Amino acid sequence: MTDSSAGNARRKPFEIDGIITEILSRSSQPIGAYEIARQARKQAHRLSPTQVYRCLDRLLAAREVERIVSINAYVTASGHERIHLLCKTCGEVKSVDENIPKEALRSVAKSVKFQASTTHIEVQGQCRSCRS
Amino acid sequence: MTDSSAGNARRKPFEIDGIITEILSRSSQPIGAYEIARQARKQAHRLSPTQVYRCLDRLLAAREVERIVSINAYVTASGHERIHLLCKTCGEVKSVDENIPKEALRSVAKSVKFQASTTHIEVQGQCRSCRS
DNA sequence: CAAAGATTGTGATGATATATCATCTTTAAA
DNA sequence: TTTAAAGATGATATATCATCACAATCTTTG
Repeated sequence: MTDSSAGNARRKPFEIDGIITEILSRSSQPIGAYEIARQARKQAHRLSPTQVYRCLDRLLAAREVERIVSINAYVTASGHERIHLLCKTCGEVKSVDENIPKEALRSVAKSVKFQASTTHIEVQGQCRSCRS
Repeated sequence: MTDSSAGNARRKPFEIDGIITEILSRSSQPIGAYEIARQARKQAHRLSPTQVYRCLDRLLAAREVERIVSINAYVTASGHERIHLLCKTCGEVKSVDENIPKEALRSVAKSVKFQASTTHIEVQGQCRSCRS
């Protein structure tokens, strides 16, 4: 009865989440939603943009994924919001977890009675290797 | 000499810059590039996306305009990069010029020998009025 | 004037994100 | 068990954001 082989091969709830987190964790750099779909396709998982974004929304809410807003790309996260340094020359992104700027930012939000839920701290410039 | 579209009303150099800065300064909130084009259209200025983006690039480089990366929108600037607080409830954006988080961020960049050119500090959450 | 270079205008295209609708599964109530 | 409601899924279409390519026009300069 619950054979599930009737009509479309439908996935279990949240099965896609695992597929996407795996793709993201294998990537050393942030990747876009459509690139995620392409990577999934290589593993024989056809995902529409809607499916990818729905999943990303869940993962973002759970802080398992972080969005690099200045380049519309996504990386794995681990609860903490990091500071992202994006090199315009080589394209590499270095993410660090530094408390002082975040604390200062929290303090600023508090001073204007703004309740923060998500923060984005991103820096564009040139990395160490590309400078020399 | 291929085409015969010789009736183009051509603008003076950088005339569009003024049109766009005026539109942005009249708007109390960040607006997107296509919305800028629509506003310009109301003033009898037909601007293509290319024209708007070209102009925005110049204004961004001159720091006369700032880009809110998390919502792909633009606001007038005044040299300094500000911290943007975006209310998810009412959509209002409050921009503040606070030095402490920016200094802390500069220090982080320096510690990893990263030369920063542009920074984006954005906070999403709920503003004071929407909280109460 | 003529060449060179910058700026503009336009259409096409690429890239990112959402809307909509139909189907299926789970859950819980009747 | 039957049924209805809620939530998750799959697929197509569309909206939104951004860039590219190329020709036409203007400005500068020799």
